[in-house]
Amino acid sequence: MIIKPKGTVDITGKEAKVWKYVEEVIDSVMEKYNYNYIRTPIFESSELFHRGIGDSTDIVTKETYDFKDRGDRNLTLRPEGTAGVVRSFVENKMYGNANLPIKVYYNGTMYRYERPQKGRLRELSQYGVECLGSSDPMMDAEVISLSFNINKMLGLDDVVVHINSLGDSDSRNSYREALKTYFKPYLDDLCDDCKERFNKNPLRIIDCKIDSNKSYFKDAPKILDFLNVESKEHFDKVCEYLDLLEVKYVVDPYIVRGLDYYNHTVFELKTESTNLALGGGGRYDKLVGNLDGPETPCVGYAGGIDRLVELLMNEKKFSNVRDDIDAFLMYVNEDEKKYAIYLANLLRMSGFVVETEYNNKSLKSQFKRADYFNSKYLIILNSNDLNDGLVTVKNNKTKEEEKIMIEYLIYYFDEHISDDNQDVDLESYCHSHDKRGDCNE
RNA sequence: GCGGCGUUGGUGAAGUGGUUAACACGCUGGUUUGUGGCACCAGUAUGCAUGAGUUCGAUCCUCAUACGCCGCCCCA
Repeated sequence: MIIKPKGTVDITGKEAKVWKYVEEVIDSVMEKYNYNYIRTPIFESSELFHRGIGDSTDIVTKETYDFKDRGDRNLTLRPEGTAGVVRSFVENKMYGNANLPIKVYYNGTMYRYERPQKGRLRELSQYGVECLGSSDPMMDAEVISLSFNINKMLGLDDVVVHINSLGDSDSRNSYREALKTYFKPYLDDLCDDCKERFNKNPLRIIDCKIDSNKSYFKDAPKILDFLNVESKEHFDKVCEYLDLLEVKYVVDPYIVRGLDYYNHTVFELKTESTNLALGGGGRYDKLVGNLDGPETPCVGYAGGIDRLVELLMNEKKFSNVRDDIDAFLMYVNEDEKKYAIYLANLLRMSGFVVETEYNNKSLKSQFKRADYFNSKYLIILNSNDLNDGLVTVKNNKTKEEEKIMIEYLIYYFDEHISDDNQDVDLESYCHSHDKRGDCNE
């Protein structure tokens, strides 16, 4: 038996329906914010990720899927979405567009060569947004509130945004030095990992799981105290706008991003009660320049879809996902079967969700099958009745059944089945939050 | 990349170095030859992740491999 590769999953059944629902919500919200859908290749030149992310990090050295194609080209399966979008921005010279910022969103699979655990796959799905061409804190705030609102629209109201600022590179360098100065006397007391971090990535020391509850950690310097005037202003503005947008957030000085191209705002979305990471993002004003484009201020977000689906399944929050059908057509002999084929098609083309029997099973098992699909109505075909132009329609809830004319079938269903294939309803959300009068605070 | 634990039908699972691998759900058929969900009866793993080894004999012990889960590193 052939089995799926390590760290991959099959999404089927109910889970697949929830998955589709999540994507519909994402599409719908993105549309309202006027973000354009973008598709970039799943594999790119290895150099894109090596240069974009930074050649020395673990990420590149051991966690990407690298391969050579038959033309001896070095390719890499994308480990994240941003680099491809930025490459496209530069390659297609979108920076020449007078209408900056460019606002795009994506949704697709990413590949990371990691040891799989729960919520940690080798093939994972992410959606994300990128805004290229605005340095205004308003842009940061919009991206944060957009990501927050998608989760809210999905029914996750346990979400809180953790936000921090890394400042510009000056602020960050002075902070890094301050951290090293502060921890130097304690170096012998730190765990082995932190001793390594001290040289490689001092910012990571402050969120170490082993050391962080040691007494001297409380007084370690905080990055927010090292922001220069411009950086501080930017951060304050972002927070001010977030208040206006009614985003639930906390300032969290322990959020750091490993990569050098991040600056100013960084943020993560987490569930408040269980502290599960839903996604994260931030401002990356250096990346376009690193990838041979003109210096372009950008901000983005990426969130995991696997995790969202898992949460919704666990919390049974998929009331919008349909799990029933309108009618099941039952038959026994060949003449009836022909009617079943004909009527199934007719009903389906009239907009109803219809199932029937394909293995010539007994009537008894057809009833079971109809229940399995939660069929609202059962249409029982009987040769004698068909000769008189009649079919039996049984309401599977009330168990009432009646014989109706075949010609009347469509009208019968039009009358009895309410159109509850509801679209994602942004309007009701907006009305319940109609507090525009409060915006002057 | 490092460490720990796990893997038994379609599913949840019990179990033992020695004949027929429990129990439950599901599924199939029947009681009931065209109106179901209930009930009762019957059927449903020659096999216990894969490969090798130890043994008279292995699902059980040993080793390796694959996959899963948990932790570390890392987290784009």
